[in-house]
Amino acid sequence: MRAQPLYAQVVLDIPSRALERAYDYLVPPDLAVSAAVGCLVAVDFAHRPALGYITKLISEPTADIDTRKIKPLTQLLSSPFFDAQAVRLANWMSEEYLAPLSDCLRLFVPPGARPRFKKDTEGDWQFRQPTARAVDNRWVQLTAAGYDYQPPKAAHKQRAIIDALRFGAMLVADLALDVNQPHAALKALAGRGLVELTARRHFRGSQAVTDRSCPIKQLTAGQSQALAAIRALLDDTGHNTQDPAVSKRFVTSVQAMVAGQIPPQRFPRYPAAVLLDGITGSGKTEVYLQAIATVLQKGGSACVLVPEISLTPQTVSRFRARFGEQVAVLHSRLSAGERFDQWDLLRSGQAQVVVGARSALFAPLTNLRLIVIDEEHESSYKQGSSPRYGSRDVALKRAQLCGAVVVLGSATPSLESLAACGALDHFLYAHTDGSALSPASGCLNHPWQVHTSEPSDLQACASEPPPSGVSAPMNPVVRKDGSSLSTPVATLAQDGMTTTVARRHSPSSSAQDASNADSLSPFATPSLHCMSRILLPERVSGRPLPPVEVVNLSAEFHTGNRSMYSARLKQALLQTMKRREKAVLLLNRRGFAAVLLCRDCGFVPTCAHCDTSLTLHQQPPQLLCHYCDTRSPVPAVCPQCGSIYLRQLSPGTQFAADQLTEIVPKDTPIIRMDADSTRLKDGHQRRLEEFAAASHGVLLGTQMIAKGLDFAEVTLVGVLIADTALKFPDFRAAERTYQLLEQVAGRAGRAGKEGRVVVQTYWPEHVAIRAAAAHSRDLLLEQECVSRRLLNYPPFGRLANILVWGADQDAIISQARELGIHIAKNLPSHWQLLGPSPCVLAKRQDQYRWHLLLKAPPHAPLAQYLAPLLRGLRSPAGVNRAVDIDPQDLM
DNA sequence: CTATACCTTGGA
DNA sequence: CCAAGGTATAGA
Repeated sequence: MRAQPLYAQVVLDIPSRALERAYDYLVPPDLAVSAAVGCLVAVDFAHRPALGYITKLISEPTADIDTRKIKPLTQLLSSPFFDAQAVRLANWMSEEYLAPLSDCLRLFVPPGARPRFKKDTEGDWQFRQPTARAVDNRWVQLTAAGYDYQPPKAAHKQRAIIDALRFGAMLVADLALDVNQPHAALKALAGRGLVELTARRHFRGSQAVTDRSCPIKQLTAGQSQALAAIRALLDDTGHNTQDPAVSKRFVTSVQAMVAGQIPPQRFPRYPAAVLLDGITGSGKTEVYLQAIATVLQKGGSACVLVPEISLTPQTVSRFRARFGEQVAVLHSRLSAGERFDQWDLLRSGQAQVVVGARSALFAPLTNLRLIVIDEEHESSYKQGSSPRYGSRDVALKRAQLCGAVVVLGSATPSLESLAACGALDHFLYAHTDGSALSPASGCLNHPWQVHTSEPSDLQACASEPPPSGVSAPMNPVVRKDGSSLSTPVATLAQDGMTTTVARRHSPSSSAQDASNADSLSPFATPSLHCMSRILLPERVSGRPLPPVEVVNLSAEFHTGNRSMYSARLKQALLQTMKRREKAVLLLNRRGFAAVLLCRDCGFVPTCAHCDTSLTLHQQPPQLLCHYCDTRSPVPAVCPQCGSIYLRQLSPGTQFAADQLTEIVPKDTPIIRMDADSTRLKDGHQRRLEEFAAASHGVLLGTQMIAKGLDFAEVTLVGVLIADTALKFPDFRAAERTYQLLEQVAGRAGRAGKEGRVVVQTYWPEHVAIRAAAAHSRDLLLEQECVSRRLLNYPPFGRLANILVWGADQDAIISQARELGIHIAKNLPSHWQLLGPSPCVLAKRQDQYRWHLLLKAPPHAPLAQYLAPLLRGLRSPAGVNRAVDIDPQDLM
């Protein structure tokens, strides 16, 4: 009997939007048994070999293709990397983020496990084996005969081996430590059946299992409530529903339960997402741990995302201590082999919990029930290259596909997440008093408001007189040279000052309406429907948050103090060291690093290739570009005016450390932590261990110290210059600054001891500083909501950043203009297109960069709108394009 | 992405 | 009239 022919739909591993569809191939009979969705295959495609992924197996080839053209699969290269559900997720991402499907499928394949076809010098295609593969450890063990065997007197080595093995099986490598060169003797013993040599799979990256215990803790009332709410969602085995009425019932019920009005109970699952809004030290991690335990008991698996920066062995060990071998770890600092093995632990089902950076979202977890995103506000959850996805939205989508629960946790949630919970409505009503802003608006589906007499650029827009009761929006997007970000190529069709459109909603029904809008829109996106919010307003220790003292640096300068340490901070440091306690000093210098500045003429050395300021390094003394690594000597005098007053604009960690030694006693341990000092493998961890081990001392570093470290003894936190983040050209600058300050402040005095926080700034009256000082998020939200609402920034609008870059500036500009006209041609009403304009980083690695900014209402189908337009306008050779949907920054 | 078919342009 | 170069399209 002849078996039915089998065909495979194959998506080629060639990242091009033009090659997105699957191609049919015949599965040869000998491969029919092992071919499955997710397998990597080699095929012939357009006269050359190519790699591809099986995305579907079918018994009939796709209609309307010529059966005679169908070629067989050349080779089956792997067992499955992913399943049909992953294919659906990849398809969704490809559409949502305008990314090649192959880029999205690649996320599911551990890097290094993928072979390649490369063109050799002759122009022929060569197959390259994957770099990462499974490795075995050789183990040796005595057989029954081996126990009784008495080796001859002369056989010293055999005797030593047998003695060593009496306690049990050993790694051959370990045996070699006891017995010198055991291999010949082992071979002889094995030949006579006295020892048994076996190869066992070795899983790299699992060695760092700490023995530090992680006892299950007694929960506070808030933690118990949070856990109960999450468990209620987990318990529910109900179907996924898109029915808005069900969704409304769900939200209302969960909120009532969380408020303690109704007992914990089961709810239909939609949308199964909660925001765990707990202040620093409120014990969010313990809630995650116990929720994961629940999932494991039910035979499910869990995924925990942690920002890359805080993914230290310290974080990992907490999970490993609780769940042991069930935990796999995935992040970018692992070697290809370690990643491959950790990934394989999950695929084989030996581990059911993954802790990792955003890429862990694509780990092979079966029966996934829970996705935790810790420090949900972190910008590292956004991928900066194709596919430019946001982890939060992808997590919600993946959870929706497999019926899992999403828990977002943060002490300083993003405005996007707060809006999704309806937590921002209050601020919009409270401060607009029915005037020019919004007569009646819900959080997610408010009437979209457009300034049709749009000022010619964002800067002008920002400097518009604000409506009464509202202070001016901050941080307009302005480039270094003072020119504005954008000039619109299209203004909106309508006339009139402001137009309010769409349906009106009462605030209380906003959540329901948001989901209604989703189900009504043909382009419904699942990102940020409505979530419920669980508050953890109290710290586990019961202590209040430490007081934050703000020091005005310019006032300090006028008193004659030229040091970067104010009198207040010096005194605090001295006191802390006298008490033999620990201090953490934060030097936030993201982007605005140690820049050399001429006090006379204002000259700042910049990189000839990247259009960025060069940063000053001490050891060895040189100027360095952080983008392209160009190095040059430090000029003695200003190259422009010859002045000798060349000074650092904002000092680096080395300089801060040098000044610090003059303040604190000579014997004080000072541990410096920045990108330079932690470059080596585990360098980051070593510094932290050094600090943990010290009896007292100062940890000085960039913002990488702000997260994920929890030393009980830290009683002083100092922020040397809080302004650097504020001066960053980004509409999220105030939010980011507040988040950073609130997070670092939370590091002070977490356990028994009183904490103290000193923030130094030139701008003490700024709302982000005041909000952090008062531990008042509301203070920030009051202003931030209004200014973002005014400019239609997220979460009150949706952005797409359309990037165009390449070596030929004229070609880039003309392509950007053409794109702009093309996109603006049929722009839906109330959408806006800004630009084209040069990016903040206008030139990087000899590539000119321009961009366009598309602003649309929340939930607008940005990708669906842009996809056909981009397809319809081919970019010439040498001109690269990318679209960043929901960008985190507009650099 | 890359090979190929098709079309336009410009010089012989 | 043909060669060169640019553009559209198929590829299973």
